[in-house]
Amino acid sequence: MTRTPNPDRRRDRSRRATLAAALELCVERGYAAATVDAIAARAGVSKATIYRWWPAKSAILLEAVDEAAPIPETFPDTGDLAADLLAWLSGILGVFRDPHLGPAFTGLLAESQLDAHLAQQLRERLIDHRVAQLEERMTKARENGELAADADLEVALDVLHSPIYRRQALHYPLPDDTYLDRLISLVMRAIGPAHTD
Amino acid sequence: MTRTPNPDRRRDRSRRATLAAALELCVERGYAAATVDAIAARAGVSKATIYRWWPAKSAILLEAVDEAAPIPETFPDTGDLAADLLAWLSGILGVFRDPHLGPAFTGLLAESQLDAHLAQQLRERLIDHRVAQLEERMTKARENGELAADADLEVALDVLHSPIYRRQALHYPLPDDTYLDRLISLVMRAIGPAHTD
Amino acid sequence: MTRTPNPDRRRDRSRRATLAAALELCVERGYAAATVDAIAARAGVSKATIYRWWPAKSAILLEAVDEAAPIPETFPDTGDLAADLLAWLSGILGVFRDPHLGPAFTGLLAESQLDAHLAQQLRERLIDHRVAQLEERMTKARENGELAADADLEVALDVLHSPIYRRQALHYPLPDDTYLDRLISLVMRAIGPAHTD
Amino acid sequence: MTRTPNPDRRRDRSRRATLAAALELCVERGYAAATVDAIAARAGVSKATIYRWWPAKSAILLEAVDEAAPIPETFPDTGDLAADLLAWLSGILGVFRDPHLGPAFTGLLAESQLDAHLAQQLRERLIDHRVAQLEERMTKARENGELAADADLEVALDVLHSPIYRRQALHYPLPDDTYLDRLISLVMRAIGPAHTD
DNA sequence: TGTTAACCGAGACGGTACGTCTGGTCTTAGA
DNA sequence: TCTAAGACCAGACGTACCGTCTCGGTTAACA
Repeated sequence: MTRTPNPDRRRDRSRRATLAAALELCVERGYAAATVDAIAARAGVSKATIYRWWPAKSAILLEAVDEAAPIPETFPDTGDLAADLLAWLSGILGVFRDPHLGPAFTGLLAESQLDAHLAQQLRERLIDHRVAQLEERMTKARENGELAADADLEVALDVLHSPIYRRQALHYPLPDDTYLDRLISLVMRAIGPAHTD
Repeated sequence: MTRTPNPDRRRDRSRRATLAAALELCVERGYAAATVDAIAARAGVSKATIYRWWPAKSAILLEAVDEAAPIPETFPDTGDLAADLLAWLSGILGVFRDPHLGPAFTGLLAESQLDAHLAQQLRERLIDHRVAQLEERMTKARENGELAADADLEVALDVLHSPIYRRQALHYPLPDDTYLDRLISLVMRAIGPAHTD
Repeated sequence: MTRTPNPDRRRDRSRRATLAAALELCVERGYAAATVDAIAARAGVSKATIYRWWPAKSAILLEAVDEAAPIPETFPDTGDLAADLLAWLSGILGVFRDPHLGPAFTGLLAESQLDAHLAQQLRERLIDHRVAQLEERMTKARENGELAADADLEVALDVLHSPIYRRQALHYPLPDDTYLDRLISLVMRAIGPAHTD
Repeated sequence: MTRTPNPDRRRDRSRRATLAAALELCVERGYAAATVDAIAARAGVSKATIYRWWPAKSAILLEAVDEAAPIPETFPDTGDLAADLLAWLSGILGVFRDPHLGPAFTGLLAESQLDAHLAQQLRERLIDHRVAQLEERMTKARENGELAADADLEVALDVLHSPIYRRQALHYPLPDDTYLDRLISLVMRAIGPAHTD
């Protein structure tokens, strides 16, 4: 009847095996085929154990992706905002394209659309703090004069990464580097420092 | 037997009842609860009939949304591009927010993320031609001098509507009119005609 | 709305094609696979036509078997009762074993077990009058002194042909000629004329 | 996954509830209406569980009848063969007439006719060993001089119980006690000890 | 020779049972 | 107490067959 199992006694082995199996199955057979039964079987872990520690399949994948996703602890600040934006957007694209993480991540995005609670988890654990880093960098840039003083950063942020999500969601080809350059260029035209001419 | 039933003989009653029931169930109980069994039961139609005409639940809803979605036959061209963009974006938002269509449409978006074929159908039947109208309007605007001669329309288009999809997908609040104004303003700053001042 | 179709206007072609198709399907794929849809398709006849003239699949096959079954118009009376019984029992066995009729007939027997009305039809159209012929022959034999005066003909009749049905029903091997001889011999011992020796 | 589930882990509750529900539905609504869905619903058991343990509806009922059928462990041997035969035949008739078992048993008999494998199961689990008891009794009787030394026991056995099956199969009235007396009397005349007169 | 009523082939339809599948819960025995 | 194994309930899935129905087209007797 333990509602909150004692995490200290938890076998780390089963936790890691579960997360690994979940990711692998997403890679090999797709998000839909990564059923809890299949994950348990591959991990050599019982379903009961899985459900003791995670409330649903999506929670497993969320944790797996969270743990495996590269966390750029500090946002790059080379002094060249455009270059930094490109690095940041490339990093996001990298997660979508990552052969190990991509299928799981996009699966989570899909399920989030039908599950507000999962969406919240996803935002909090995978997305918001990354966006916050970007926001910080841009705020600094605005203060530095790298951006116009009246630059609408909230909209600019949305505009920068939303196309990736939309293209993924609708199976349009994901942006390539050229596209990212054009995107950044457009945004910089809009919120860059006022023309000197 | 007959793999491809004869559409001429189709009962219109059952077709309309099925589409209506599918939309209603999405509204009342959500996309996930709109099972084929439930749709058949509510429509007073047999499952065999449904599967005769649609390969899956998503196909029913795609057709239902397609048929019920307001089709702005001609893109508004008031001469004021910013106003036209606002109208267009509001129209898209309207579909997401439509109490009758929204649940079904967002459910389709979610499922598309896991199903490339459905995504293609969705793009072709619901999205691409609407975007094409906007593209046409913007191309004309660029020729008219309403936009900069070197305006990157492809990126601008993406940038204009992608935030709506991303916000919906992650259950962020959908944009309001103020947001749309700021978005359009940002884009116009980037691709609007060169300043004369 | 014709409740009782006019038999005069009936197309003989569709009737014969239906009966033939039904029997063939029983032979080729078994009674269960001889669905009304399959019969209609093979006969080149519409299901509506079939249901206009027959209330159910079993009725089709009943008619088909009835028409195709060899009807020994007169019971053989060679003067040798044992020989006549053997001929009669062989005739019954012949229907079970007939490659053309057997599957349909045994299918009807099976379905009769679950459907009292069909059982009645089967008895009336295929069985009772054949048994009545035997009964008549035996009654005559009793009068002739070929049988004991107190011979229990009703039980003797039952005993003579019931083993065939039971063996068929439970997929025991059907009786062979030796068995029939022994069976007749046993019955004749019981109801034959009193020993003179 | 597990093709052959581990019977040790089986929940006895669901097994018994399933068997009971199957029999009850046969009694209340007939063999045909005892669908797997209905059995599952009444038993409070999921269809998956049923199909894990039984391959088909008939297997459920076979097991249910087998378990519920009274098994006369030892064939009665009162010294009076005719009386013993009557008891044995009455026992068989009892199963057909049993308000609890009859519908299920006759349903199984019907289905056996179309399904050789089921017929084999039915013979092995419900019929053959009962018949073997009778055969043993009669063999002993022949050795004792209760029967003629040359009595054809195989045919006699067939003859004794086949009429019950045939009458049931074709919905003739089942034999009553008088009939059984006459039947036994006929058989005893045929294979009883030689006349002394 | 044209009308017309019934039959006919084709097959869509509502209904219902099937047997399979997955998600999430519960039980058992062992460590 | 936690674990592995896996049985369990719930219920959606897509298929098959049933018997009814609707649609035009075709006969064939009557006008």
